[in-house]
Amino acid sequence: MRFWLMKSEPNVFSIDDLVQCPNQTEPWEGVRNYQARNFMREMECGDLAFFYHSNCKETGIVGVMKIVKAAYVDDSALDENSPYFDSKSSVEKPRWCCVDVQFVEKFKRTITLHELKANIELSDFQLVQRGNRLSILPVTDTQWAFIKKPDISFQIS
DNA sequence: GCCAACGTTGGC
DNA sequence: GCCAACGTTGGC
Repeated sequence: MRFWLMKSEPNVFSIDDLVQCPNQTEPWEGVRNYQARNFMREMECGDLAFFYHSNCKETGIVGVMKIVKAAYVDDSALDENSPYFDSKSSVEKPRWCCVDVQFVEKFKRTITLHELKANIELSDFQLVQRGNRLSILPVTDTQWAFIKKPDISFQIS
């Protein structure tokens, strides 16, 4: 099993929105970046992912979700009325994919980007590296375990 | 809203 | 295949 981090702007789709979904499950649509897409293709059922809120007041990790369906065609790329429509994609040659994610837990508080950056243990974490814009990225076992430690809040330097 | 950093596009 | 122009991301 592998670990991931997936970003979403909470004003578009937040962890609370995921909780409201039927079965607390939702297709992770709209990824339009090849690197991020390729990571989605590597995902397997049962993989876990941090839910990250980006582009908002308190950016950071807000909870955990589970991959419950491996990569399949993202139909929103083929839907002219979708904000994620991509004219370069087609039924014959679909360019984009999505996975289904299911809510697992919401943290009592946000683990902020600031404190993730403050921990030397996470200096290799892609998220905290300069200029990183990837909306989906892998998390190592070590990084996952570290972030999930209940006392991370006391490790701010 | 600004802007640095990065990705994509398209002319050549 | 290069690279300038443009678009997007996302922290601040």
